[in-house]
Amino acid sequence: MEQENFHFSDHNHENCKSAIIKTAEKRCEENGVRFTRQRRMVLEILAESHQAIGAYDILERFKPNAKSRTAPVTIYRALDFLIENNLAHRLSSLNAFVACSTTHNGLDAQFLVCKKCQYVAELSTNSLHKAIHKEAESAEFTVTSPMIEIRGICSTCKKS
Amino acid sequence: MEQENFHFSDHNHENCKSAIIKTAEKRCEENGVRFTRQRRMVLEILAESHQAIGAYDILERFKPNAKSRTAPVTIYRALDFLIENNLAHRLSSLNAFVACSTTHNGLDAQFLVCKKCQYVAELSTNSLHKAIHKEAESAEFTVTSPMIEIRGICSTCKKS
DNA sequence: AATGAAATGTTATTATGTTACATAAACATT
DNA sequence: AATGTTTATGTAACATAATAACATTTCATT
Repeated sequence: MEQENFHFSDHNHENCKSAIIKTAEKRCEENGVRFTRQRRMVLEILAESHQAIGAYDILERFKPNAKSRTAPVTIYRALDFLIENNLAHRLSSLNAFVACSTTHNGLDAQFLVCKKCQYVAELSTNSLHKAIHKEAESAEFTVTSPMIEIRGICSTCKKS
Repeated sequence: MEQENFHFSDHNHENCKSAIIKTAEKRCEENGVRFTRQRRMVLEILAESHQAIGAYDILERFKPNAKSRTAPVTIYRALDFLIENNLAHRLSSLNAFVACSTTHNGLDAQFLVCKKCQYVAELSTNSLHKAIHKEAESAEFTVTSPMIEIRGICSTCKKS
């Protein structure tokens, strides 16, 4: 079992996990895409925690429950699917992935990434969204996918 | 010769290049660190353009002027040095590097990255800096190194 | 010249991600 | 149910990015 770090005292992660899966089922239904066994398994692995996890680590956790031998490309394909459907995000600064845990309502995602515990808090704030688009606009730049990964130390790690 | 794309009509890149090297000489002097032949060569390669360039591409351009055979680690060591001394930046979203082309004055760096031409505009704006730190603060998060890479299409590419 | 610290050389290895092509499962149409 | 089509998965090899470990050289200072 990896490091546990529940940063919100009121955070019931079991609920959180099942909410992520339910959202996925619903969105796939709506979008007319298939939430297959493998895609579900990868999302479940991601949803186990709010820590970023690398593709090869996902692979290791995937193998025990796989029906046959599994290659990296299987994981990457599932991740591509999840990311396309906004069910997961890639953190470039870590070469790692997290389940999407917020609704974005058309706003960009932003991440607070703790260097110590790898905990990832997902934000989607209007103020940052606006600031980014305003700056881009004044450079006549058309934003498609901002990558906002704010690295630092979370409050829990700071205390210890 | 790689794709040229001078986005500023008033941008004399020869001046820009030599300014980058001059800044590096000065800063290394001040910091009491050595601006060696290899470090200079790597920075010169980066300063050739405002496009992001990968370590192995740098290596290819490095080899012709190298005194002996050169391995990847040589490039990475030079890059580490340049980044530590704020003379270059790593763009995580591209696994690539650019010469630092602005003064930051204590503000975080932000990048506008064109997906089409790989052109990188380096910003260091107060408004984005503030927005980031404000959001982090309200999550009791201590920022150390924000990674702000705004991907999209630059004005030049949009026209074409 | 002798010393110690920083920089570089050399080789191998690890980590991350993709290509190409074969097979199979799901879906729609007859 | 049989057929063809699309979508998903299996399999193996490959490509790209980055680091580890240890030997050697360079440089500034004694």
